[in-house]
Amino acid sequence: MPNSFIRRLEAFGPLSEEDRRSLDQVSESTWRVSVDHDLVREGDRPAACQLIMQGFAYRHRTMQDGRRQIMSFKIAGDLCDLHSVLLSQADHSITTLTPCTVASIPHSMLAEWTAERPAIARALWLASLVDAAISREWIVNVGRRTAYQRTAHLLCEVMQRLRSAGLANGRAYELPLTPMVLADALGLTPVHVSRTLQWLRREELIEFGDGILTVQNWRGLKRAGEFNPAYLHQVPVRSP
Amino acid sequence: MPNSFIRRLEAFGPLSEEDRRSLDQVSESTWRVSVDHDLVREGDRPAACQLIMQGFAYRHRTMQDGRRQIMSFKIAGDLCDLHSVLLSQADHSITTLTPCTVASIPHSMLAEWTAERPAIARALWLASLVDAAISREWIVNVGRRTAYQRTAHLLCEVMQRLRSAGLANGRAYELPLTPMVLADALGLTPVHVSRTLQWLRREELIEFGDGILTVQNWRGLKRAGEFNPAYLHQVPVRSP
DNA sequence: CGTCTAGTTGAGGGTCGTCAATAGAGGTGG
DNA sequence: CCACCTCTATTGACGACCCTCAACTAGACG
Repeated sequence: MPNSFIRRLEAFGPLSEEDRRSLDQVSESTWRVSVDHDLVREGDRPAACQLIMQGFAYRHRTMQDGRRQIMSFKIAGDLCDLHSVLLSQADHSITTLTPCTVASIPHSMLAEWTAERPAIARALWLASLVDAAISREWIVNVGRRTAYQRTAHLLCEVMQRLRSAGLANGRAYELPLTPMVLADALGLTPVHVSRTLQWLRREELIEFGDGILTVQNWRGLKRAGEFNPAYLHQVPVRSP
Repeated sequence: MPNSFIRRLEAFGPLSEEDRRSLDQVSESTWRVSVDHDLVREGDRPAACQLIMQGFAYRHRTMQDGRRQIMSFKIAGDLCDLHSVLLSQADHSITTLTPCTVASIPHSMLAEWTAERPAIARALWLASLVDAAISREWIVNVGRRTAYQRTAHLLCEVMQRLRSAGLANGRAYELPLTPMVLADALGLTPVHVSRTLQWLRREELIEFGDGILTVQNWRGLKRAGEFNPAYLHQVPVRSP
């Protein structure tokens, strides 16, 4: 199974054979973590960045009263917290959504890459810029779209990211998003997410259950979410 | 008048005299722009980054039906769109909120700094990481806080940033935020923002009008907004 | 088989949006 | 100088969207 990190970074520009070998070091120190495991906890001062090789995770913060907001989803190939290299204290937590294969990349190795491997540095920088662009898009999503639009938009985004990462090809694919998790990502309640999903099902845009999402009408789903993938800054990908 | 850009970057770490001289080049090519001027327009492919030397601007996107979401406010010393160095196409617009003094920094100069001036590169990187942290905080703000909390939180954030940039010292300072602008930043309507501001006034937390914000009760405002400045990753600043 | 958690659905309520009216500031022209 | 226009802030009335509470169901697990 190929290194999903390398594949991700290569999407941002060509890497030399030596670059790839250097990146492949990370696959030597991976381990499995179970679901609901905190990779980073708010307040931590980690000495390494966490890389998702396989599985899903999410970045989130919990408030005093227990309400929670998810700020992003992380999929295979995503470096979770590159910012920890310079920002000493984590201002949020990162938790696994499924069992994951994770690699821990010491800050020293990232420093070495940024100093001596410009192609890698560039790709890492680009990845973090896309990350920031996604955050901005979420502000728009939560701030200005209805529950129906919001939900459709999020599903479009995740689907698009999975496809361009080579993790989804057809119309049906594994997506471990429950109404509870979606609610925390969309700024809604699980109850209302459930209703909204029913609506999307009634309109025959999606089938969704047991962690399997089937998009029945991609164009319709995009329209429902006013989804414009420009902010993902990817090379164009065929629609299924 | 000192270069607000240099002062901002120095907050992230010491710069050599030569670094400062190099940065000060930007002050040679500044110009004034009027209020409501687009520094960047969605879809642009700029060859330079825009730096706010003086004044206020905001990053935003307008949707088909005209609804608008502001994603961040930019104050003196902020580099608006560092990401344009690598992301060719702008996925949002940046517009002045007041008349501004702006410097245009060619991508080539940024490339030079990142290649040859590690202290500057580090400071720029840090600035962009704080920027991303603010975006994430806005997701939480819009997603999980009530109008009252949201408004208080935003005022706290802007006040804190202005203070740590040395742009506000006392309790009263210039802040050109109208209910309309606040609404677009908070995911609310101007009508409801107006109501919410009245509430904050009634509680004697703030006085606000004609572009002047006076914080009467900083502690109370922080409590109202559940404001925890950790995400700004600044060295601690005295409260007034 | 009982318990627990999560998904779903319904009923009712609250926050915030929409619509409308008023007032005030700023600009323009007679 | 004042009429006139425009734009925005504010306030009230009403309505919609989404939340809360509750009940029911289904699946996981001991």
